[in-house]
Amino acid sequence: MEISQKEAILQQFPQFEQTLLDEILTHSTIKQVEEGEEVMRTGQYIRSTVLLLSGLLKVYREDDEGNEFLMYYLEPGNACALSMMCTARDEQSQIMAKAVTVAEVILIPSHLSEQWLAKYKSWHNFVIASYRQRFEELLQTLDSIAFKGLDERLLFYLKRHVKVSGKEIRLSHQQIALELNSSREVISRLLKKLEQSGAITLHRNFIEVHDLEVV
Amino acid sequence: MEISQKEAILQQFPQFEQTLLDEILTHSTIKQVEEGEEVMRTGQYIRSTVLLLSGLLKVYREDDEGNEFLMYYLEPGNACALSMMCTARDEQSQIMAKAVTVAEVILIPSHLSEQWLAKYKSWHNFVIASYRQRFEELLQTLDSIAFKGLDERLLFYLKRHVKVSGKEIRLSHQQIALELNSSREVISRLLKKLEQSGAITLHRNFIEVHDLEVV
DNA sequence: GGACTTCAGTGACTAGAATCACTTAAGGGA
DNA sequence: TCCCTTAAGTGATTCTAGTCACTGAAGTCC
Repeated sequence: MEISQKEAILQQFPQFEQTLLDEILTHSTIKQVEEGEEVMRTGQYIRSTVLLLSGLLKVYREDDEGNEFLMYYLEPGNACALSMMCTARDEQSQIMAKAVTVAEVILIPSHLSEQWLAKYKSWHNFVIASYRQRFEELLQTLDSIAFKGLDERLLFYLKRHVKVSGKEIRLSHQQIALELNSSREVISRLLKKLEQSGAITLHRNFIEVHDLEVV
Repeated sequence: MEISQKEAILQQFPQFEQTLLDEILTHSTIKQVEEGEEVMRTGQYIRSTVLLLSGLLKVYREDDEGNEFLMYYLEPGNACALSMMCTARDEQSQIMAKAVTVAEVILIPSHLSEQWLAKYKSWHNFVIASYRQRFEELLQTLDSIAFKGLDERLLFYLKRHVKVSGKEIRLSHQQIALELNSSREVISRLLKKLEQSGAITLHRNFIEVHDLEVV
């Protein structure tokens, strides 16, 4: 593994102890993922723990009819909690992780990440912390679906998107509709309302966010 | 702590190693909880990890307007994952745990359960396994809310209820509506349909389940 | 600079679910 | 037994969101 990669890992995961870093460097592989490429999918066995080094992943649920909805985003320094917790799943609904932008992921063989839990305190803490974070995020998503109307959910979605990738949202209405498990027309109408309120400006294939808090 | 309690713990948590059991016995307290009593609530600091020894708890989310919905049930041998993962939360929505029947819970001081993670392999495994289970259950709940109509959600709810507490569901339509974050009238109508299909029989304050699979 | 493709806007209609305003039924206590 | 409370049933209405069937607009590729 190259020096530059070691530095990249060190930068994203500064909390890992030196010996753990060495193990990661020797035993794991780094994979380049293209935009839109699938990183993970439950149902098939997952043999690796996935850490994100650069780029952005989205983790979402997909049911048997092709409906989907966004669970949360993963940013560099995060781990895909699912890759650590999911055993083989044969349910109808799947959890998928897909690259939103080009990304680099570290793949750690499952049996090692399992061992490391006992061996490295920093790894152990990292895993526990990851679970907690994901659980919290999932709860927020659940919240917005359970208690809120689509208008508020859209707002929540846009805010989250701004947080991970800035004020220029390069998505079509269709894509947003898909991630919210809604339909294009409805999303278009709601976006239009937001534009009228001055919170955003609509363009073809991208949305310019001004201020989502005022709405 | 009495002998009978030790046996009860041993029975519900046979996977714990002897020395861990001793620590639990000496350092934790067992609390009797009445039906309907609140066991836990986020937002306030949680100082203890909660293990369920007997009875049934329901864990649910409650928003600022008093709407709620069921996340999952906890049965003896389970731990409340939240009590292990939630830091102080000051959000508008809360997670609550409430006793469905009289119950006994083991309260373990947080600093100890934290220590034990490193000290006892069986504890560590138990915690990780609990996280996984709860995450999975939460996903199922999320699924049913995101992709399914109220009719299917009701069915899912009833099935889950049957699994944890048998074929005589002693709940009013009102209570069910609350846990599904719906309204009584709607639930009544849906239940009526289920009755007409022969899956259940309705009585005052309880539902007799025959077969939910045929629907 | 047309022709084509993809994205976005819009009106009409439908469906599921919530709400309102009641009525009816069941059980419990005096 | 009658009264009272609480649970359940029901029709009418409203609202939100999804669907259908288009039209219009913006890019893109010869």
